[in-house]
Amino acid sequence: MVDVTAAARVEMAEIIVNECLCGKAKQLEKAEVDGIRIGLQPDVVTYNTLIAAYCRCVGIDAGYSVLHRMKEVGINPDVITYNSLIAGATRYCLLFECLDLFDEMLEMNILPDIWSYNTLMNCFFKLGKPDEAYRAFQDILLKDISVHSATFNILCNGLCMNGYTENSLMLLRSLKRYGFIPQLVTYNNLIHGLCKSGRGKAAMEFLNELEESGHIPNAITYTTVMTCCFRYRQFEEGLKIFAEMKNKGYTYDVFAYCTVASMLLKTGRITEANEYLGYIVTSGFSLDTVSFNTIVYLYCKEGQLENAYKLLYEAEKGGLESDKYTHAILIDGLCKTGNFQEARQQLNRMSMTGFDSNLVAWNSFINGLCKAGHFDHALQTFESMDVKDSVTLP
DNA sequence: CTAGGGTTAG
Repeated sequence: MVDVTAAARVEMAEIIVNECLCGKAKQLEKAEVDGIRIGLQPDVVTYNTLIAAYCRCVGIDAGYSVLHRMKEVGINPDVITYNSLIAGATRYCLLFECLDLFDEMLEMNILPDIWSYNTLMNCFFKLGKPDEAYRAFQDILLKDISVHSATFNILCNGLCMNGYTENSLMLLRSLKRYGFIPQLVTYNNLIHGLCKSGRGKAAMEFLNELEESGHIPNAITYTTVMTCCFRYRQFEEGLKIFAEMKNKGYTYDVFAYCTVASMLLKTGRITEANEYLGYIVTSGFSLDTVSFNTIVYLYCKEGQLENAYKLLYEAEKGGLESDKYTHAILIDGLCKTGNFQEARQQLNRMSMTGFDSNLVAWNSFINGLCKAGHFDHALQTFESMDVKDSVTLP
């Protein structure tokens, strides 16, 4: 494990970003440049691949800029181009972007296919709009587009995510009667959904069914089950699962590491968390916003706010976008170290970049003020807030 | 090319 002293960290930010920021997108960028140099003309497939990779690794804006680039060189986007962008927008929960892209697609006479609808449906579900998701499903049937097994998986998963666990299980049972064979992803979704809705036992029963029906659990299954353990405070059990996935030779990735590291940070096991995060930094994994957030979380827990900012500055230079978690983690960290003015500034920056309804961040701020005895300021902030929840209340 | 896992307050 690397010895991550405070001094070393300042230098490390740049290294982390240069070595680990989105290796895939960087490779693609290099591939594109190399391809052009040796005289290969990038075609629509090249650009579609780039859009998908940029959306996944960097952000939706990076995807759009590729769209503009391809239009500039006279290559017409196709249904896959738009599907990739819609998927990108869905990844970042940007419903209006999704709908705009859908409209743009229709205006350009590009016919949406099953994946366009699947993704749109998924976006509605992700944003807690099951009724509209269902309407998108009806659209599929109405337009006589042939459904894909993913359509059912998205339906089952969406119902679970929106609190309709029973309906999801019912749907699955009836789909089975019609000959639908649950896939690994179906089981993974169910385990995740059941666990999230507090039904850990039922989740584990589906883990058994998954194995009995001949499927082999993958990294996603393991990460899901591990998260389930941590949720029910079965820390050692979860760590055992992590060890198992490593020992069995399954691909274990940054997802698993971030899960473990966060649990360790939350339970005050900072040194161990440091080891896990040190490992993902030195092992050449390509890191995304969530991984960076987890490292920032570590810095905050250690009170090293300067290093947190340094890292984020470098990450942003590398094209990575902060999200609501980044802001919440920073604001909480600033409050815990008594930097209320900085926290206030961070809240402003957060609102300016479009994360104005980030309750967790505001709650952290108020909580921090209360803990430090600044009750007037806390009350004043509380009254200025438009949206509140049960955590906001003192 | 396009669905599933990971990160924040109390």
